[in-house]
Amino acid sequence: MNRLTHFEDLCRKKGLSLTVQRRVILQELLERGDHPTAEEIYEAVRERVPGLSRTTVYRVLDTLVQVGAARKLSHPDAVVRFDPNVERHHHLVCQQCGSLVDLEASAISNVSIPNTRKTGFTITDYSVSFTGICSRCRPRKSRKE
Amino acid sequence: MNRLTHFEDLCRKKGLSLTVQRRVILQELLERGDHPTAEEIYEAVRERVPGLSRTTVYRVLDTLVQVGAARKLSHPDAVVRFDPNVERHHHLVCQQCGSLVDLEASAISNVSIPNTRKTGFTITDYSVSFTGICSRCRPRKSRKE
DNA sequence: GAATTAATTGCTATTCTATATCAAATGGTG
DNA sequence: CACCATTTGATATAGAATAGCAATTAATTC
Repeated sequence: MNRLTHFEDLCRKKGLSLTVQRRVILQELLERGDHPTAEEIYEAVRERVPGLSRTTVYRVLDTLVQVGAARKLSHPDAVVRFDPNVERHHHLVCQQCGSLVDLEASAISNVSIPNTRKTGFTITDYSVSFTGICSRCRPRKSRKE
Repeated sequence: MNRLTHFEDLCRKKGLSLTVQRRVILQELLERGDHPTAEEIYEAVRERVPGLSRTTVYRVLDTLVQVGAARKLSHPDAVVRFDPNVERHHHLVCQQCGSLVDLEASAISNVSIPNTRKTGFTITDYSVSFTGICSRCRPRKSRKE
């Protein structure tokens, strides 16, 4: 089923209003392949929703996370990024420029779940962050430079 | 070799001054077992260094990351956290309260490195973030509550 | 150990990210 | 279409981080 439709069902179930803003912001998040900040979403969506306020974007994105339609990303930056992919998957993070791209879970074999009985921590999922250098940041090998 | 001494050697090699601030801030970071923000470091260290400024704490922490004496943490929050552990290790992150604790690399078996030749991304390391609920956030089972 | 020079710090102002508050607007429901 | 709860937008504000520049400090040379 369509992600947007699924979200609308979720909202009805939870008694959340189906506002234009929520629909448009989720749609934008689903359409792009990256992991935008609230500000980036705001810039991308503001012309489609007259009078849209930044505050609403922040709030809607939080709502999306709450209902499980998106996730906050872990990234060594001082800005929250959002990821519409809520399935298990992993990331390639460039140490140089901070760019972040997805890696399907199938790209690696399953990770062994550690025993955390002693600490009382209940593990429900995991995500691997592979660090390194992306193609754009890597010094070119070509002799003609 | 002592981490602090090693850092001092690194500074000499790179032509960086061995300032009181750099030494004290690194020492504080090494002594505590958590993953503090710049602000937390500032609060902890300010009485030991008269007239210390926040700006310096931010700058020194960045320097520590640059020379490889610390790392910026990936955490789904809007604040940068610093980790003095630069060896491969993993994290338990509580979805509820955001608390983050270390997990030695030996706690899990090696993760298979995916083939990223097509994308041109060169992987140098990885870190697994296990998400779930920490003991403090998990609803108690005890009937007496 | 004093003088010189380059790096670093502290101060102030400022930018950027995010949240609080509350009246106005909108969505859901009968 | 009228009602009520929810959500939004505007404004103000908090909090995190950086920029610019003068004053200070560390390293170097004599």
